[in-house]
Amino acid sequence: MVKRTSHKQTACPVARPLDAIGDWWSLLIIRDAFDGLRRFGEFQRSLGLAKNILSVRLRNLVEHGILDTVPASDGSAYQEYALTEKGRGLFPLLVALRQWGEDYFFAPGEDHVLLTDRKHGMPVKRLELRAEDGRILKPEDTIISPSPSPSPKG
Amino acid sequence: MVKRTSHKQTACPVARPLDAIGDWWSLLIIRDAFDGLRRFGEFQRSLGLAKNILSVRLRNLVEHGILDTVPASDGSAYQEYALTEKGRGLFPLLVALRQWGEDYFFAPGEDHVLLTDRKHGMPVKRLELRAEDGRILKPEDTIISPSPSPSPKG
DNA sequence: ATTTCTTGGTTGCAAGATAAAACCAGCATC
DNA sequence: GATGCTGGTTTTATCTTGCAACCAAGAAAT
Repeated sequence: MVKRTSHKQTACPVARPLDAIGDWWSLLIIRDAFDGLRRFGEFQRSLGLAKNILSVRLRNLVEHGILDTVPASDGSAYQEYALTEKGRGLFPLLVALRQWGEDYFFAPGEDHVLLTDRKHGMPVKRLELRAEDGRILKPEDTIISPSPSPSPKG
Repeated sequence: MVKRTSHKQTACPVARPLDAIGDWWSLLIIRDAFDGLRRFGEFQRSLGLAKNILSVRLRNLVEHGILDTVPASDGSAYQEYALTEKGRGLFPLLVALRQWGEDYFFAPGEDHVLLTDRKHGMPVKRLELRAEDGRILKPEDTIISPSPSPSPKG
């Protein structure tokens, strides 16, 4: 989005998605979509961003298969924007960002919204990375490996 | 960084961190930092970004307490950039982004690097959000609640 | 059917962010 | 004490972003 030297060529799964969600309006749009917002105007009022920007962002998200335009919902001839399966796949990322934000961007005792288990109203657990055997992994416990398998293509 | 209407006022923990890591270079710098890179030149060669941009980004990350400048390491009079505790707190976010990237930005069979458990060399488990009682939570199973407690401040 | 309002979106232009390159300082090497 | 490498800063050109104004298609009112 913001770059011309595309990241699509790297073998790093961290870098590639950045063309799709590399600007953070997109992430806020997706957050709002998870919160149930669907209409152009809803996003615009919620985020307070310029309409042209929202227009471009929505189009980009649709092109990347994160949002989908669906015909209607309340009968009006307008379209709505709904998360695709790919878009819903961003849920853990949003949660991770949310938990990090809670940890480091709020004064102790400062009010903030909280993600809770709808069934019991309790706050959700923290995300934690685990090994196959169930051990919690810290950054130092992990390493990047070149490739899952040589994948002989010839 | 990219915005002037600061997100610092919202009560949403998703929005606030965006001033700190809201530009996408920062996330790649942090990824590289998790991979052990520490020197200005290392980041620059790894990312291929302009030196002035790197300079600004590193300074911003330091100001936000995500990186820390430490005096040396190999004796040279230069400084290095090391992740702080706050910076290391971004690990789940990076992992979430990585897993999403793996899921949706690589053709089946296409090679990509893999995050593995250093101890056994096995790929790590997927991140999953759980309720207090251990149930796996999907987006629809959660809801945003206004505030943990009224927190009487008077 | 004509005005009017809302929704969704496009088009300019000014401001800000980015990139490439030149430049510079400190240290090492020769 | 010239040359070259590392780690930046400054300069300049370009590209993107955001605001504001405008516009088209419904929907609603008259």
